[in-house]
Amino acid sequence: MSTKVKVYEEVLKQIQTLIYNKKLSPGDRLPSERELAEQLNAGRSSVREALRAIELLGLIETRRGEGTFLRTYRTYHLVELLASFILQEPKSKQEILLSKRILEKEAVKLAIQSMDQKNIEGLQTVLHQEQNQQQKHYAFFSIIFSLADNYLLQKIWEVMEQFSHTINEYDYNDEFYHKLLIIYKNQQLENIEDLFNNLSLN
Amino acid sequence: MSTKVKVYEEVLKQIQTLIYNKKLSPGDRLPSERELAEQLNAGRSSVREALRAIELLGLIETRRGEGTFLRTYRTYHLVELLASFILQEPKSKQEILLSKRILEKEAVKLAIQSMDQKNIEGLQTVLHQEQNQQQKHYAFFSIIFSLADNYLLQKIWEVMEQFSHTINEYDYNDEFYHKLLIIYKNQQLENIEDLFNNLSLN
DNA sequence: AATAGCTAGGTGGTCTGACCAATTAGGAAG
DNA sequence: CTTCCTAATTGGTCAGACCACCTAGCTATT
Repeated sequence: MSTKVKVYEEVLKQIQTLIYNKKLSPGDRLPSERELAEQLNAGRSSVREALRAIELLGLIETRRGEGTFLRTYRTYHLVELLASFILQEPKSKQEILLSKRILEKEAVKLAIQSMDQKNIEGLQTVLHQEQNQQQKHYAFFSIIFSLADNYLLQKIWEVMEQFSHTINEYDYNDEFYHKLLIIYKNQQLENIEDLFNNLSLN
Repeated sequence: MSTKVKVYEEVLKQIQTLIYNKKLSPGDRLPSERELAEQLNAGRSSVREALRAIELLGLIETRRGEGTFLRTYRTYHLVELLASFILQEPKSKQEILLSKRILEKEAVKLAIQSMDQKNIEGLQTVLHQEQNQQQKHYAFFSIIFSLADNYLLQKIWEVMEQFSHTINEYDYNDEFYHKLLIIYKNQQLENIEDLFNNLSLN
């Protein structure tokens, strides 16, 4: 009949509801550890255990001397955490490349609505800058993902992009980027699928 | 020149390398908190903060009186916890649902080659079983992802699927599954895009 | 009066010691 | 040999003590 639930888990919940009830937003400050301990009838160490756990997930940020703050939800720290975990498991290089390509394709589609003349020029600028292919590709699609306005997809893509650097296979050529720009200029949504399907899978 | 790095973060790394060096497998026992504290020249509270964080990630399990044990990785805890924080932003809900749908769509495409009569029957069986919509959807697409033969995409999708459970919006209907089966029967790859595009985004 | 500098209080970071609760192993009693 | 109990070990929790750091506000100097 004793409390099977650990204190730090209970504190975890309390902090959640506290955030919800007080409608705290990213950037707002939480009560100090000592205050929380007193309010929740718990020891400071238990409160800290809960806070450290939340911190590791990237949901809060602590600044010595100042306090504990809610973080921007945008960080999506979890995505990187989970993604790197998933990607470490044995898998084929082809899976990563294929998955990455799928995300890029869909981002291209999502971005087409926001793609005006100005943005297209931005893409062209990136292509003309003197960099290696990897940097160019990353910069190019970073713009596209921003316009696609889906931060989650972008984060997943970034992790894949990083992993793909360790793979020595590059299958995009200048023609690909060129064709893509034409598609954007003419707003030919229906041609995107083919563009990506015609990429060779080495 | 002081140690900017927090002790518990350092302990975290040490424990990870310890697991790696000693090749500990799920089920194996870690040194006791007091032992770790002594070995790593840290206080027991710092060790505990690290352990609690790892525990929240679902990597270890602690049993009072026995010890701390490695366990097979599960994301459930994590997802539930993160959901309550992240999903407060309406935008992120839509991002997750949209991202999930993209993965499902591409999995459907990838699976079409391996989709024979037998597999189609398997899908039908799932649909006819008495379960709630969530379970049905998960089982249905689990089959598809297996046939798509991309472990990476499947893992990412599973996480998103878990997240979506915490969102009270369901936008697939029986007609969707039915149409999908017809597409598979007739191997109409070209109709998949439209099928998904016609799903309403509530 | 304006500014530079210092001080006190609050905050997170860490350690130590104490005690409780659960489990286990080993010895004592039958 | 079996049963039971005790002691040791381990995680769970708390309290208190410092330290490092930041900030606001006061003080003293210009």
